[in-house]
Amino acid sequence: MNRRYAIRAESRPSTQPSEEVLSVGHLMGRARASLLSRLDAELERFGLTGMQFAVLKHLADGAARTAADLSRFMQYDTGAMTRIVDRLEQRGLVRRERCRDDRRVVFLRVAPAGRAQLPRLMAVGTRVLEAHLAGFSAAEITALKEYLGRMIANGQLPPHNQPPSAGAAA
Amino acid sequence: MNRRYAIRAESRPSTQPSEEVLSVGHLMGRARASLLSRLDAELERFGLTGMQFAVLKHLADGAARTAADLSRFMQYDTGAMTRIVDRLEQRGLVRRERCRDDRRVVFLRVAPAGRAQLPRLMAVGTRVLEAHLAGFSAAEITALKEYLGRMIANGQLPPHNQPPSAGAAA
DNA sequence: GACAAATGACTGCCGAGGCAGTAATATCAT
DNA sequence: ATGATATTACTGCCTCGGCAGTCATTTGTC
Repeated sequence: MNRRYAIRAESRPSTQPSEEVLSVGHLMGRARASLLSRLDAELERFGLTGMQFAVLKHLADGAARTAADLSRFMQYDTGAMTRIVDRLEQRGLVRRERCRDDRRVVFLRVAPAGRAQLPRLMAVGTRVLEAHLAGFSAAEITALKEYLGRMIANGQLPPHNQPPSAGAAA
Repeated sequence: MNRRYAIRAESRPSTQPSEEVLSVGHLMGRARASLLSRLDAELERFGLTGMQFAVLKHLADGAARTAADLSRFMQYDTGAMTRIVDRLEQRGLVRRERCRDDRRVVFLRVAPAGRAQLPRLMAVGTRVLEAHLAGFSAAEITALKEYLGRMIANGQLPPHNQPPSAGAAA
């Protein structure tokens, strides 16, 4: 969870033609869309969305304890997170519990009903992922995750701030 | 563009624990979000969104000629596509042109203004992508694209339709 | 203690995508 | 030819995420 992704900044950004690099964005979008639509479809009979499931999961395995934590971890809007938690609370899957030491924070705890549902939800999520990763070796999955991790890390660096220099005025 | 992604269906879906596989979804979401937010930020001074740029690009390089083509190719809602084309047309970047043979279809053509802008837009897109792929070797980029292509292909297969069998009733 | 800045949860507003439905046109079966 | 079906573009409606602002609370500074 805390693995550092080495960024070999000294190597040039690849010498591939622009076209080839741009297609990565297209492929990422399609792969993610496929993943999400299938997940939402399978989760429909539970009355949950993929996001709601993800929130529940991260709360259950201790990745986050508050809405702010969740928003940071998932890079998600705090307002949207409030509304997602609203729904999960209405369905009795999570409970809000005001912290006594710092009365600003509201701890989110997975309610018994949520904890009971979780194994089934995890099974659905795993099934969808594995379907998309059919034919992948363990090494390939590891490589894929490493690549994505490096892309995320690269994205968090400040942009290269290449000066517009010559001829940038339209 | 027509490369077949081999799907070794005979190998088991990987013997990794569920947790590990599930994190692929999380990483994909974050990587894509990083890509898109950075792209939108850089494209803001052109008054375009990432989607609008993508549409323009696919029209320019002949990947699609109509709104329906675009929607299929990008797995995008046809209604949303109509509205995106509306904006591109308002800005004078594309032109609608009704087909004479089949009066249902409307050909989309990149207007001169759009074609003039395109190089700058492509440069922005390429820069964002390359920033996220900093430190990737050419072989790694190729592998990443191949992985994503296989995931997409897997997602288009019908779900395994695993029978609920025992104990699926909540 | 008083004030400013920061933090967390929350709310209204807006833009965008997904869905369902419509009108026009084309295709196909009979 | 006629009717059923499909396809294309397009339009409301709904939901959801992002943004900006609000309120309460905490922390830091003087």
